[in-house]
Amino acid sequence: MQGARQRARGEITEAIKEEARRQLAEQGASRLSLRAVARELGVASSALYRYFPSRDDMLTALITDAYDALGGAAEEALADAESAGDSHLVRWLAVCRAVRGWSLAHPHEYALLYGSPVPGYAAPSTTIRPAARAALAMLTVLSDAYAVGALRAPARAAAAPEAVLGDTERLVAQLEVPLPPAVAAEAVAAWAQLFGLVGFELFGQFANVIDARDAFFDHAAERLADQVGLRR
Amino acid sequence: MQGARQRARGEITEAIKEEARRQLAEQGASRLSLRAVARELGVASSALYRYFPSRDDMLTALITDAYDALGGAAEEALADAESAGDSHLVRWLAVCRAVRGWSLAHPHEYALLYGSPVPGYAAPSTTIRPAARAALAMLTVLSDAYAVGALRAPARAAAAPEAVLGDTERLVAQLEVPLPPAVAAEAVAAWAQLFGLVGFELFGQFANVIDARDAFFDHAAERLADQVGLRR
DNA sequence: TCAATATCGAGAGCGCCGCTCACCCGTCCC
DNA sequence: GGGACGGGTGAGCGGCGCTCTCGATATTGA
Repeated sequence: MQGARQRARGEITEAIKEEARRQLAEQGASRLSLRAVARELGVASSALYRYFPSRDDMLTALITDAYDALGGAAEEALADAESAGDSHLVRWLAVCRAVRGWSLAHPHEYALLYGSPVPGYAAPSTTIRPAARAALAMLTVLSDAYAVGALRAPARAAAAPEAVLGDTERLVAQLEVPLPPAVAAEAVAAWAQLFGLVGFELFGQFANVIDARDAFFDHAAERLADQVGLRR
Repeated sequence: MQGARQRARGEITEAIKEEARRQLAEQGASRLSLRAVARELGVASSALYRYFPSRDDMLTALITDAYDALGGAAEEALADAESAGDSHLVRWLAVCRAVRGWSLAHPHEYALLYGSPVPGYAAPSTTIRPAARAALAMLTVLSDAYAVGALRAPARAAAAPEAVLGDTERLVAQLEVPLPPAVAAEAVAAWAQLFGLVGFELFGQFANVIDARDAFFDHAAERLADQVGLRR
């Protein structure tokens, strides 16, 4: 049986990622060095290449895990709010807060996910699904609200243009989230805008501008909820 | 007179920045190397240290310039819209489009400004003023609209909490922009959210989600205008 | 005018980095 | 039992940021 070998390989891979994650959290992606990871693991640097073809691939593995952690935090917050019987608005706020909370707790991971794309330009396809989890949590809140009539559809005049609705129609079909395309369009915008708020706070753009960070974020998240049509 | 030396020094500094900017635009900040700049300039790498104490300081110089370029683009768009007699809503859209346009045209510079903070964590104080220019253009639109009564003040119930209003009151005083703190709070949020939209588009988060990028952005910018109280 | 001084570029070198390669050894499979 | 193979080692390549010494040149002041 080759199970032993594969199990060992999996464990070592995990140990490498763990140490890499530690260094990433401490000093950021730019200072994460494969050699330092190997040194800390008491192993020759060349040995790591048996597990990751390059430093970028190691980073990609960390990216996937980070997306999963963020998505997990969002999903957990949603599940808690659901089981607590919170309103859809409160669920929305809970998911937003979870995204911000995870990001503040893991700034370097956040930077890895939503900061400058480090290697090339296109994210590897393996990161797509994990990356969607947080967004999906937001959409879930909305579709649940929509199902029970707790969602105000955008006025006809305020709806997104046709071309956009085509995109979001395809999107809701792909994700199997029952939601009118016009609402989905607002949701996508809110999704991007949420990360704008978080990113600005995290990367220091709010220095000397906003001190009451928590209150400011909560208020902005409420405005986002309003924008996507969640009734107050 | 020491003028000749100083002039030469200024010209060389500019040449270094120009070459660095070229490499930044081509390959991004992470691949910008001081040695490559020196090589391209036909000079020993150690010579550059007479002009910039470190690679990070060179990057900081580029950051300042990039903020100025972005701010200039925003201001120019605003000035054009003003002289064309456009409505305040259209001016707002013009500034938003200018920010997006510049960013799409200079992705690596954008990443340098709003992506992961590369070196430490705090931006040098010399970058603060240039960084504010684009934001100031947005605030200017709003204060002009407010002065002529073209701004809908947020409803009392929808206003930001007290702590936030304290921050934004200080902000409008510092920037000398005559604007109610409640409006300024929405403006700051819109500012961050605008860069969320731009950043997501630029960093590939919209891949397989939104194809009609222009239409989507315009629509989102209109919704932002609505959020800050600009009358349709 | 001439010596003291300041400025600047060159080049060697240090310790990192990512990555490759030849080599070796233990384990598994036939 | 022997060969293939996975996985570890260590040397080494080229590149990086950065430092230091040294000589050349320009500026300055007596």
